[in-house]
Amino acid sequence: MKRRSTPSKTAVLSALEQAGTALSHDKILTKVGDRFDRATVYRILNRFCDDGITHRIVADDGKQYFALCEGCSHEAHAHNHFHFRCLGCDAVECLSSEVTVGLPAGYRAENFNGVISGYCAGCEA
Amino acid sequence: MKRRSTPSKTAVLSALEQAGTALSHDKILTKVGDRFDRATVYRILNRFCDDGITHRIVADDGKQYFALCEGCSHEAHAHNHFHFRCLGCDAVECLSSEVTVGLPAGYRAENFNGVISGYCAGCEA
DNA sequence: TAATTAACGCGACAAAGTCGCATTATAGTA
DNA sequence: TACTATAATGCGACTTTGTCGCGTTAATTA
Ligand SMILES: [Mn+2]
Ligand SMILES: [Mn+2]
Ligand SMILES: [Zn+2]
Ligand SMILES: [Zn+2]
Repeated sequence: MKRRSTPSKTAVLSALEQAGTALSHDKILTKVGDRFDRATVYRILNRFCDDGITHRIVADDGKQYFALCEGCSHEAHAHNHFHFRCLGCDAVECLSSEVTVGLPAGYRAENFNGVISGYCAGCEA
Repeated sequence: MKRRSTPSKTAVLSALEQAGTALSHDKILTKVGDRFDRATVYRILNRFCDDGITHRIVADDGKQYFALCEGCSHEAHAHNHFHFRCLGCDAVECLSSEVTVGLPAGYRAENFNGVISGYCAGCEA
């Protein structure tokens, strides 16, 4: 139950820190030089999400992206912010705006997933 | 270039009309009695989205859901509303609230995808 | 140093969606 | 009504993304 420190875990973490934005599994794998197994990296990322180290974004391309959390604990994740996926450079970044959505009575929210895709300033003509 | 009317297309459309909510590909396939090919239904749904008949929701389970559009043309889709996916009954519905998200300068939005998952009133304890 | 077990590597697998190609059948025209 | 052009279908193969079981390795603690 207690987490251990391994080379793969360290490498994935620093890849995310260095990037500053959200990364997909395969981007991370490339960034760490394909030194580790696919499944291992998936498991590391899932553990990071469980532990409140990263949050998972499911983008409109159907893929998962992972971004470092800022001030989230294992118990309480607060990620009511949007993400932007650039159709040009494929980058996914967290937007600052916090959003509140009204739910019908009796509904209980468990997870928030907001993604806007388009073109970032650099990729815009 | 011109669309034709076929039994499969009609069946998929009425399945969506009858449901009233968003449906996944496999739910639709079941609803039409598995009378048509998987690929055919996928193609019909993609055409519906191209033509502004349905809009596509990519939920946080990574799957695509399709819901009938209300007042969308081929050119202009306006779907800045959220969707709710129930973790209990697996239903995906459109929420009424229109949302505006501020983007960084120079960014251009192309698609909006907002999903909140949790438990609906019926599935809540 | 030895024991415990979290994490890894490998392989198989599943689900979701796409695509090429030969065939069918819809819609428009003669 | 018969003919034609081509949109749409069915089938199969394929890709991508992600998970899981299992035997092995290695991080932690005593
Ligand atoms: Mn984020
Ligand atoms: Mn909707
Ligand atoms: Zn870009
Ligand atoms: Zn429900």
